[in-house]
Amino acid sequence: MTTSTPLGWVTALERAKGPLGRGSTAERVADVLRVQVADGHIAPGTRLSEETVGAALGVSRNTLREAFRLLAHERLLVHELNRGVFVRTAHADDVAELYRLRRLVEGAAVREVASAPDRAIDEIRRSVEEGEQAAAEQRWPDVATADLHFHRGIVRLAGSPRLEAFMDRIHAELRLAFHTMGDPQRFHAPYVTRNRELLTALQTRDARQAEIHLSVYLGDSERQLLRAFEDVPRT
Amino acid sequence: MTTSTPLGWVTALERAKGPLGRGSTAERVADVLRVQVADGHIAPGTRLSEETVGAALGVSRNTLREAFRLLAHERLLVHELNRGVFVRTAHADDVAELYRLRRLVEGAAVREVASAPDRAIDEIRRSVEEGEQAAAEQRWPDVATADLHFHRGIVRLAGSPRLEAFMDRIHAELRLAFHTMGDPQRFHAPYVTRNRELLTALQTRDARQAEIHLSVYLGDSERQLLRAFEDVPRT
DNA sequence: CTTGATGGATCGTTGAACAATCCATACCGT
DNA sequence: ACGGTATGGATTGTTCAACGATCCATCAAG
Repeated sequence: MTTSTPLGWVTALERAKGPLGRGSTAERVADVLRVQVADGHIAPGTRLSEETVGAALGVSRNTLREAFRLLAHERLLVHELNRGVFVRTAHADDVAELYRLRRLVEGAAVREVASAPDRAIDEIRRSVEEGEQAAAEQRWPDVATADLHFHRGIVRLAGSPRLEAFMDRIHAELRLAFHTMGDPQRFHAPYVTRNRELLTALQTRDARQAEIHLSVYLGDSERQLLRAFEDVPRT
Repeated sequence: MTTSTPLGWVTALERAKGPLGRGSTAERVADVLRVQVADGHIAPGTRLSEETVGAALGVSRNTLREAFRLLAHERLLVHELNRGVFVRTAHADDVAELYRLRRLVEGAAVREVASAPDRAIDEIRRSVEEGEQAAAEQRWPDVATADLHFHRGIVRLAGSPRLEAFMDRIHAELRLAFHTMGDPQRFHAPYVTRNRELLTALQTRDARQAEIHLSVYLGDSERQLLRAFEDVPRT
């Protein structure tokens, strides 16, 4: 046994134990449903029957309902009394608000770049490279998730785990909006180079320039998505 | 029957039915627990036994667990696997983050005052008067809630219900931190006049001035709370 | 003082049960 | 044909009882 680092290996254990003694069944069920919904494998508007899903995942109705409560609170699912839970379908109003929110929060986060640690910017750089790599190999789903990581990195500049968790949910809801529109994922390809530009602004701690890039990015992205909503004006 | 306003009474019904045919039992349970906890009637750190609370509210354990999941997701309760749920106890770290968050979000919201409707500012004015009235009559708990309404009004300037809901939870969590410190509620009294100052800045759409007032307010409030944490350095 | 064993209390999860609600269908009178 | 209404099946809302798993305080032993 290496008794070398009296404090080192203990904290290492603490870090490792995270993924180990994971959560309750309800939380694990919520986890798998969350990715299925966020990845668009379950179409928006789909009703999730307690019996069907419960049987599919091998859990009881009660446990499943706890998981549903979680996801409904995250706004990925919509809970209608006595009718069941549905995968949320976004509307044009939602898109407008989601982007207003992103402008406000991500804009404010970018402004904090001056007081952000280098590590945070490194993380953003990594997500940019991740996206460039994926784009070069035309792995577009990966481009989309890299874009997600990029914006999570931006939010992280604010240094608030709570805000991070909140914006994760906002970004997830936005993904839902894309899926509602049958999102051709190479949609996100053009933004790879933009992210690189924003990154260089951040690396030089030029908050002003970064904010401009971000504003343009969000404006274009919103326009693009809203145009899709005009073409397919679902209820 | 007044058939007078052909559209009015219909929408009036819609509004009225809201508080009427309310949500599921789990949601109603969550509602009552939420106010009990947020008002500090259940001390931070208290364990909420499923059996005890279930009996007290006359609901089954399963339904109660759904409610717990809701409140845990709102961070009012902490869910520890196989140990139960507890009223959250705030730590100094939390306080620091909560204020960083408020500076970021409320600051950004204040900057939006230019594009905010008059109605939004009226609402803020009302909360200020509400606080002044309560302070004059030394109803300090009401002063505290008026202060809460004030800041909710500020957040509302951003025009995003999602952000509003999020910040409501943040403010609730902060209240928890105050309660953790045995909050003498007249704590909030000095801020009544500050809110008035901030309001006049908003009324003249002077975002710059308003942001300064807000920044000072939050700085002082944070210092005050953190000082309390030094005196009572609980685990 | 640490280690290990014991037992009780509480949580986690399940399955069954029943009432309440919704929804599609069929029925009815005009 | 059409609007309103009954009917019945399917699904949700909620409760209850049960059992294994886990935690925790206690106590005994080293």
